[in-house]
Amino acid sequence: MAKINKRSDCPISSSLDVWGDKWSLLIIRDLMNAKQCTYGDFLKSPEGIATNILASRLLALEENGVIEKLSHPDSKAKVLYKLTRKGIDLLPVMFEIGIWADKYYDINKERKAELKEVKKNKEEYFKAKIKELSS
Amino acid sequence: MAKINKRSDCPISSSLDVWGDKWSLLIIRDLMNAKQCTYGDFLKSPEGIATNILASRLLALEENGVIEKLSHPDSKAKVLYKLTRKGIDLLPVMFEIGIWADKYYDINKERKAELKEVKKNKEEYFKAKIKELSS
DNA sequence: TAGCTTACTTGCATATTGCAAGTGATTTTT
DNA sequence: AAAAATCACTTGCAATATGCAAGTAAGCTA
Repeated sequence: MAKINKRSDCPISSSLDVWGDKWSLLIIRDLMNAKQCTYGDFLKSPEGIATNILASRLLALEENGVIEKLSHPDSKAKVLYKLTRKGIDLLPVMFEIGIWADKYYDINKERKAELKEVKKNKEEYFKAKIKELSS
Repeated sequence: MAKINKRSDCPISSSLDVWGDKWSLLIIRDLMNAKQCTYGDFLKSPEGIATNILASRLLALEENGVIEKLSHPDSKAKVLYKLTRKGIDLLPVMFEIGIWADKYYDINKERKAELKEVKKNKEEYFKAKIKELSS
């Protein structure tokens, strides 16, 4: 776990070394949608991540400074995960992925509508979303 | 091979189903840099993809309509790969990944300089690059 | 205090990756 | 024209990662 084996000094390669697998961006997506998630919240996502995989990805993302753990205000048994600024900064990446997928695949109506909205005033939306996710 | 097992109708998930692994975006990167690559060209990239993995990724990307095979004008022994329009449309995704990596990692000087240039006039750059890659 | 929830861990079968060594078609060299 | 090199892969196999099911310990709930 936690390999910081940078394969090269290429930006794409460096990024993939951190979140280039089938699950990490889905965790990040969940955190962009919900701001904070518990372990159980991630398990509920429709793609159905296996619990051991989830644990290993959360650890890796945390070690790479993309997410952080917080104690839950209501219960010691719960843990909250949220994006760091580094994670929040993946917002434009996620948005462009959304645009691409929207062009070539059938995606759910809510996301489609959201993308349409964001396109209208991208910078404004990002600013507001960053603020929301930062607090 | 060629699983079109969409895990959900989420745009992020749908995209990851196509290119969400440690190698696919590097192939796409090479094609954005060089426009056309032979099998051997991909093998020369600094990350060192294994030849069997390369073959399986090229096939998957082709089956998913992201790249296409062309016959080489000079030789029957050679094969050229290039991006389809669908692949070219990943340009903004690649750019935003670059921006993110540039902020958080040490990346090579050439890419850093290129990113800086692109930022100055993104739309113009994309337009020109799309034209270049399409021809 | 018994039982449930929460965040994981463990064990194991299966799938994917990575490495090294082919293979056959073409192309170049001698 | 024959031999050697190049090209795009394929194959075999060991190492690693994934996926599934079951388990565990701490904390909360009735």
